[in-house]
Amino acid sequence: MSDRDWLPAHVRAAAKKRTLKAGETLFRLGDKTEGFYEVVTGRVRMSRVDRSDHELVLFVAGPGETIAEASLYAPAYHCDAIAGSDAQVLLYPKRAVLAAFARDATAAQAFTAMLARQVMNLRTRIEQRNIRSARERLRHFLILNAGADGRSVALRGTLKELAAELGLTHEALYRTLAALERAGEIRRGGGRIMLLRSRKTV
Amino acid sequence: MSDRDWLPAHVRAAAKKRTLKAGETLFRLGDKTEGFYEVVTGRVRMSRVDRSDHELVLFVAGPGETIAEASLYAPAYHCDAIAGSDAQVLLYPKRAVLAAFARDATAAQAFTAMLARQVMNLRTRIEQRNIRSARERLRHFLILNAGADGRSVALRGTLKELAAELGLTHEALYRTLAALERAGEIRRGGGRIMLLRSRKTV
DNA sequence: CGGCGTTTTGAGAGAGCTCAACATCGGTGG
DNA sequence: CCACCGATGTTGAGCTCTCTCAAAACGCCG
Repeated sequence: MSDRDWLPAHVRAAAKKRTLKAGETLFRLGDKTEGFYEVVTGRVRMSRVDRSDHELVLFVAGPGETIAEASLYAPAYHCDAIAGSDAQVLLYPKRAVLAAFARDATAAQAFTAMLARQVMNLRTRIEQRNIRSARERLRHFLILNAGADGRSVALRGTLKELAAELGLTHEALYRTLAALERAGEIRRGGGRIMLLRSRKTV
Repeated sequence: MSDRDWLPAHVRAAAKKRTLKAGETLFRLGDKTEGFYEVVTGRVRMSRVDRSDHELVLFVAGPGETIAEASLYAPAYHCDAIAGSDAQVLLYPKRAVLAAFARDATAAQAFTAMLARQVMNLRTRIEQRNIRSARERLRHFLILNAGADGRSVALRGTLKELAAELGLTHEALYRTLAALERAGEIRRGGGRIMLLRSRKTV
């Protein structure tokens, strides 16, 4: 989900690092846009506050994710960004980025292509969230993330993190994994999940 | 979610209409990319088929939604697209679109900006799906979609459609609406939902 | 060896889903 | 104008599944 190979090196070099304490504000709704950010460490949440002072979380960004890409084309930010933990972020200055895109059509196209891919991925993820059953949701994830051979999935982090990504509690994920393994559908080991046979071997 | 004002008129004019019967294939994984599509009527689902012939739905597009934007920058489609019902779609030919972008930087930028907005919206939607409680999810939707005044939401379709958009069964939505209305939190009428007071009037 | 976080399993409760019946509304045709 | 019909809207009852709270085994690192 986080391929940032789409930014020309000289733009990446123009990025400014910023360090945030937990709870610190990165920008607020209405602030003039400086550019978009990439989260390096920690977490930053985008949110809006309704008239009754309730915070409405729009998105929580973790390491490797970018936020406020749309700010490149807007004069002001459309929501608040607040560090959920101590965090480091990179600011890609609007001016530098847009200038690079104007000069280098390939760079602009790479950026657009990246966004198009993201749209795809996000839509897929929403579809996944529509699946209620933990088992089916996990299957959806496994098949979608199986390596080229379609037979095994490499786990990038802990199972707890995977549970969060899937929108399940870690207990539910453990149980479902155990059930699938008992059913002979998968096998686990060495940070990987091997897909054995599927249920309908038609 | 469906603002297509980002395509220059002459590109929109170049679109080719295509009519599909339910179950008909629009394109298949590996097909050479012709361009991206917009669904006019009916529904088209993007899906992939795993080795056991199970269809894995990635995304279901309805009227006004576009699919396969990423195909502009890829030589072949990455999944299948199949009409879920009788449907009409518009094909925006890759060649014409890319040519327009090359000629007209503003058009290209508008497209990119649109994608960036979509990424935002989709992320917000995923965040919404993380909310388990039907009541909280509905509140999230209402506050987010309240008009400029922040006091009422215009319903675009039927409540059943809204339920689907929220990822709830229509029964659950009806009940939740009734409960919120009973609690004096909202009022319904004339295709609108009025937000009254919020629970914590601090 | 002693913590600390992940992984695992258990028991119970709550919330939404499923199935079902019924009301309501708009359009259609007699 | 009214009866009929299909789709939307509404409410009820029971069930399933995940979440929550709890406790314990495991693995890693100082």
